[in-house]
Amino acid sequence: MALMTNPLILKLETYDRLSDDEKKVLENAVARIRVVEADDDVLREGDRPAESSLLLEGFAARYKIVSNGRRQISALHVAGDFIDLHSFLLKTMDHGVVALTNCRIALVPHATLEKISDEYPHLTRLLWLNTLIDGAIHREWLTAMGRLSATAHMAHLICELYLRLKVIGRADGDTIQLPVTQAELGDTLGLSTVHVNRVLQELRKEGLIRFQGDALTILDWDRLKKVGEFTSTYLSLQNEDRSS
Amino acid sequence: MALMTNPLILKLETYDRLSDDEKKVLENAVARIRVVEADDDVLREGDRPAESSLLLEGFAARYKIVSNGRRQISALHVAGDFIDLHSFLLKTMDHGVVALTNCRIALVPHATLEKISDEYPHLTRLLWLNTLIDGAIHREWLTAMGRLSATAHMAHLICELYLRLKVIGRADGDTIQLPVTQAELGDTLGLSTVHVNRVLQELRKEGLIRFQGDALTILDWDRLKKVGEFTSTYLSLQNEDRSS
DNA sequence: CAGCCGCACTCACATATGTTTATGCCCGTG
DNA sequence: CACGGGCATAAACATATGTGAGTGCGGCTG
Repeated sequence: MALMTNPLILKLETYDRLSDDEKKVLENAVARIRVVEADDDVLREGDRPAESSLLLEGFAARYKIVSNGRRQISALHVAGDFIDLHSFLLKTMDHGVVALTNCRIALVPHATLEKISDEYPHLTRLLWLNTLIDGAIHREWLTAMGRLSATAHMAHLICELYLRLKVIGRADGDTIQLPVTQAELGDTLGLSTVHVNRVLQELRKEGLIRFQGDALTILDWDRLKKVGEFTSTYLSLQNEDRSS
Repeated sequence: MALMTNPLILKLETYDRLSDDEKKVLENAVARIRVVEADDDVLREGDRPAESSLLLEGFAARYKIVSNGRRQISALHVAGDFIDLHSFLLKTMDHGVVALTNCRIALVPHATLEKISDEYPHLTRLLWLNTLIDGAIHREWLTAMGRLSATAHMAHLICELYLRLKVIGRADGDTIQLPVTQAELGDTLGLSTVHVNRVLQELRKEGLIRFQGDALTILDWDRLKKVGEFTSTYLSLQNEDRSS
């Protein structure tokens, strides 16, 4: 099972050093593995899961459907992300989670999380931190959505995804695999599919990216960052002193 | 000091029962009181506070400034809100916090929070939950922003603020005091001031609200909810079993 | 191998929201 | 009591983005 939880251990270790004991606890926390096919729901609004889902492989999205059938994606998740750690305390899902690709998911029982939070304060703080970073990303998305142009917003998202994938070793030089349709990008950015297409064309024409099939290559990182007004602070990628 | 921390105790008690011991810990957690005048910053982007701010009185907003000077507000805070509990673990502020009115703020040292998280697991979970609800609000705002019309978005925000103020005893029947300018509402919703004005006119014309000075009265809750596609689940106001 | 389906892409047109500028009210201040 | 400044409101106009409908490519599937 060790290999399977590795992504989370790796991620938490980018926040702060883990003791061997803590690593072992995390490794043993996984009760079972679940496989979800592309376009299937991992969780539905209203669900009250007894386990939290840790994404081992694949892409998933948190979403909400609005009355006219339109969908808004409020988070994109990649390998190593603890998709619904919050359901441990929030109890009821107020949004759905869909698998954008085939996904392999490790399930951690809430009872185990409770035990961890009773006995491993330092580890608990790191898990808490993990959910706080989710919140920081939400805030960043809010500003991008509210105050950036569609093009800038797209550039911003691309910068973020590139860095997040790079950190977990999923960037091949300047190229990442982004198996996400333009409609899904639209649901993420709050745009129509047509406009997503226009905006991607523009980024291509400007020589900022190449995007063929699923392969997205960043051709000019500096200018892309500038267009998207991107700074990575909110992702908490740099090592802080979190000895606390 | 007891009276001053009351708002937080009250709020956490809506999540789950607190022991006398836990209440005492919270009461003693406040190191000092700080007063911030309207339009002054409580915290600035880049700050590394050693204490977290608990809002006792007034309205505050988390915000970010974008290159062209435009501002996006990513959260509105009212009495009882733990404005930057996340700075305890996130360390560096990735956004600013401004006082929208005169504010009275209780400061809780991060060292105290660390001690609490070492020794009071149940209390820690409730504080964690508090930050998770902030996250849930962010997700809701994202969907409203991305997929609702300006009018619906405004209706949604009004519904949310009404309930949040009502829970802490700040609603007078169907009326709340909302000392927030139309420009600030625009920064919250990602709209121009002019359009905020149009949208408010429409809600008034439809007989959904009255809004004179700071006094906002909800004239037709059901229709307002419907227009804003509002359901309160994400606020976690109902008492769940959180005995864990 | 034919057919179909999902998806990227286009175009013409519609509209929600932004921008600019101006007015007038209210309220605090000198 | 006059003044000035912040704020809500208004109208005319500009534009970013949405809508609806359609094309064509590429890859499954029968």
